[in-house]
Amino acid sequence: MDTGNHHIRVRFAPSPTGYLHVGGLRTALFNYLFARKGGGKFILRIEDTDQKRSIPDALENLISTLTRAGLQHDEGPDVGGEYGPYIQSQRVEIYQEHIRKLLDAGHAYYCFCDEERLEKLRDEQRKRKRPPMYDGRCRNLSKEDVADKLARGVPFVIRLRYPQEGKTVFDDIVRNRVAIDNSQVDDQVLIKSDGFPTYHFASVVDDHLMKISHVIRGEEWLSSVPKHIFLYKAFGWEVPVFVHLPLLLNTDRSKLSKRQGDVSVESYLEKGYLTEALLNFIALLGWHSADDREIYSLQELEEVFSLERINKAGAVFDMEKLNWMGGYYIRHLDVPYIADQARRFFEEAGIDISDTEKYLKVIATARDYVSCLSMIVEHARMFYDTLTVSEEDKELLEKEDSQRIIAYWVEALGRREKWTPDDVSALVKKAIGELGVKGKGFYFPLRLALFGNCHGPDIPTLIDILGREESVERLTRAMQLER
RNA sequence: GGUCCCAUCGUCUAGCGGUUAGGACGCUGGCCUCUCACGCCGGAAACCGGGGUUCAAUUCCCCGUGGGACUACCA
Repeated sequence: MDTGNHHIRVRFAPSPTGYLHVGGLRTALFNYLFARKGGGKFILRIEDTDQKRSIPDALENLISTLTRAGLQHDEGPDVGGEYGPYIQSQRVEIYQEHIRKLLDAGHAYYCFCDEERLEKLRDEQRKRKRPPMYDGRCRNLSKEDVADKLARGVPFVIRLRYPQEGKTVFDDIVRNRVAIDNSQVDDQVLIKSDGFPTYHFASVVDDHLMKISHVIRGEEWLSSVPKHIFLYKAFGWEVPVFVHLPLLLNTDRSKLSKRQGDVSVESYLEKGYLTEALLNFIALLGWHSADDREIYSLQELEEVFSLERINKAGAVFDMEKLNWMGGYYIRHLDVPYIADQARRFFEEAGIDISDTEKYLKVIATARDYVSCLSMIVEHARMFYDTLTVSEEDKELLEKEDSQRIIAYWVEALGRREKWTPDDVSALVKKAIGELGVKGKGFYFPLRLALFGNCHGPDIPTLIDILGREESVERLTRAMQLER
């Protein structure tokens, strides 16, 4: 099969309907990776031919999300390129010009059937358990008839005159050979009554005009490929290579949808899932290398990605694994980078992180507990906020042993300015020996006083983060609990 | 209903005729440790069913079953 390695041009062509779907991100990612791997171009085209569904700020949002994720396009509405415009609503003259040719050649025809009739028709067909398709009433209208209706201003659409005999066989990188009977293919509407093209028409015209070499998109388009191929041939154009990606699925194995969880990329980004993790996770949904490796940076993916290793079966979007991978990246990337990424979450929570040295230590510790950055605040705020003491905690702190331990530490910490974690470790050993209390009995009250929780990091880490002064202050406060 | 696509642990997957069917998430036992988390080591867990082809099928073919997609003047 010719994968046309020479002039690779691929596109991601979303509709601006509000947000970027994770399935869309996966499609974009695979397009992007294939382009980068093959030294080709990655194009962003906006398919906004449905006036009803387009949302005002969606375009800007889409571009910023894609860019934030690191999938920078080479051509598109914002960056331009020699095959623009890249927004379909700005290309209506082009479609009009092309539909003319189809009409003249007899590959398309005017249809004056109104929606009411079509709906009734489909209902009847469904009732008779027949596939709902256009019955061809306007297929063979006389020239005069058409001219007359047009002159009278009767609303119309333009349909594809699709052959009713034979079958269409085509190749797909993922599916191999696919065959579909032409009798199953409808006379697709190409131009709607508002003059805008449908997806099928616009995408074929644009893919050709934009010299797209490989059409990489979701599997939901597989069964409409015959229509597309027919159009390419009707125009005498070269057919691109098709690559239909397996669907992303809900846990119940239906096509991934909101309703059953978060599907917008923005919402994951807002929660503070690192783009590195999100991309890595999504790359593994339907693609896998030959070995056991699963951790890849975007750059590494660019090097190893190949269309041939894309799977056929749909893949369930597993939050558990995303959470693991999210945490993995937060734990393995550089602390300063994570700290920088997490900054806005602290600012939103109103926590003062101007002490950078402390902030970095907090991040280094708290990151062990989270899978996304928004969670990190909850594991870090006890290093900043005044601790709240519950009744149960108070009971433990008020015990005689607890008070002895705390008093010991206040006194001990007061003896010296500087305390390294090693110094504190030594003091822990010494205190245990001198106080005659050990284990949980020793650690829990201390950790509770310093950190507000019996469970958490070890004492040297806690004191290292808080500093001597704050530590003494917190311990002292624990000795002065109200009765 | 019709057409098309798909089918290895619960999930993501490796496998491309001969393997103790491998890895990851999750689950679980242990180690580390005062605790939690992290980390490390181990365990349970899968070839949808039936026919072929073959000396040999998870792997190739057919049928069945199951799941999904499409079936709009939405993409």
